Amino acid sequence: MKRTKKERQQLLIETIADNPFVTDEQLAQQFGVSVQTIRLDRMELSIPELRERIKDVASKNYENEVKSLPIDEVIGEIIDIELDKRALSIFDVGEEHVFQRNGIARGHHLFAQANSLAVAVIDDELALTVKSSVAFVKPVKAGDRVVTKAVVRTQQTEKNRTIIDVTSTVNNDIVFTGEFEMYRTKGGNET
Amino acid sequence: MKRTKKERQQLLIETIADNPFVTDEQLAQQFGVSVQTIRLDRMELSIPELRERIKDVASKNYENEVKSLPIDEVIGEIIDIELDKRALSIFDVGEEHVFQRNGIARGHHLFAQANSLAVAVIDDELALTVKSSVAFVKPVKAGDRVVTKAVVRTQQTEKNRTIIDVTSTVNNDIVFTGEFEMYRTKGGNET
DNA sequence: TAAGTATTAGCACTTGGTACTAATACCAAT
DNA sequence: ATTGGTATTAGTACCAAGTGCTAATACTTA
Repeated sequence: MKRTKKERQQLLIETIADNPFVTDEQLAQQFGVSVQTIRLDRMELSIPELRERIKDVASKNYENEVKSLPIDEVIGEIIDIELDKRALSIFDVGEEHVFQRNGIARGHHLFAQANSLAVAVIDDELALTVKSSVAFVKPVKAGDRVVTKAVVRTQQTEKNRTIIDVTSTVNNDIVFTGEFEMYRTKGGNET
Repeated sequence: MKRTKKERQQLLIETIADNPFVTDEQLAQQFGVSVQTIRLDRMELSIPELRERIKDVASKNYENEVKSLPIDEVIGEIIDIELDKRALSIFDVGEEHVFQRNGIARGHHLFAQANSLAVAVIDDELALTVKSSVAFVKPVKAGDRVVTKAVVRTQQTEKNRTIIDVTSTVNNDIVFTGEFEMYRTKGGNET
C-alpha cells in the first residue's frame, strides 16, 4: 500500500500536474487503488475531470495560439513556405533560451529552429534528418529575432535524400549556417 | 438554405478552424441543418470530433510550453562527468519528443542532449558551440532511454578550440553520432 | 419518372466521467 | 468485544458528445 491517503493525494497532484492527460483508470492502476478512490481524491482536491483539464490546457493556449504555430511541430514561426523549395521562419530569442552566464543563446535552440524548418519544408508525410553540419557563426543574444531561411537544393544526391541549406540571420548578419541531409519517403522531385 | 453542400463544408472548415471548441449541435443550429448532416460533413472532410480537436490543441500547447526545449541547463541527466575528459548523460524519450505521425524522436532533441553534454564537459566558464556535424544513425522511439557519451579529443586543433566526439546509444545500439567544435575562453589543455 | 445525391431520423454503443447509495475494511479507543 | 470513524470499494443510474449503422425521406436532374 502506498500509505496514507495524504501521500497518495500529493502524488496525485503531482502526477496530474505533470501530465493532465491521464484518466482516472490509469491513475487507479498506477496507485493500486480503485477508480472510485481516485474520484474521491480528485473531489477532495477539487481537481477537475480529464476533459475539463484538457479543455483548460487547450483554451489557455488558444488565447495566444492563433499566431504561434500555423504548422505543426515547428520551433519558431513559419512566415513563408513553398514546399520543396524554400521556407522562412522567425524565432524570438528570450531569456529562457540563453546561458545565464553570458546571455548567449544555446546552440540547440538555433539548431532546433533550423531542423524544424528543414522538416517542414519537405513536402512529404515523413521527413527525418539523417545528417547535418552546422556552424554557429556569431553569438545570438536574448531579444534577437532570428530569421531563418531554408533552401532546398535542386539536384539530389540520391533517391529519398534531400539536402537543405539553412541560414539564420539577425539584422541581416549571418549567425548560423547549416546543411541538412533529409530522408523522405517519396522521391521528391516530381509531383 | 446555405446552398450546396460544398459551400457549407467550406464554411464548416473555417468555422472549426476558427473555433475548434464548437459542438456538432451548435454547428447544426448555426447552419440550419441536422446534427447528422454535420457529422457526415465532418467525416467527408475528416475533421475529428470535438474532444479530439480539443485534445490536439491542448497537446500542441503542452509541447510548446513544457517540452519544446526545456530551459534547463542540460537536456538529459548527467550521470557521470570528468571535466575536460568525458561525460555521460541519459535522456528518456517521451511521447512529447516524437512526431505524432510516426513516433520517431525529433532530431533536435538528440542534438540538444549532445550539445548540452558537450557544453557541460568543458571545464570553463564559457563554452560555445562553433561547428558541429551530426548523423542520426537510427530512429529513436518514445520510451527509449538514450545514453549519450561525450569524449574530449586530446589534441587541439588550435587555441581556444576543443573537439568533442559524442555518441548516443539505445540498448547499446548507436543511434546518433556527432562531432562538436567548441570555443572556450581558457586554453583548455592545462589544469 | 427513375436514378442518384443529399439530408434527416433513430437506435445501439463508447468514453470518461458525475452523483449517489451501500457495503466492506481497517484502526483505534472505551 | 463493541462501537465509532475514516477509508476504500462496488454498483447503479445518468450525462455529453460523440461513432457506426440502417432506413427513410427530400431534392435534383437527366
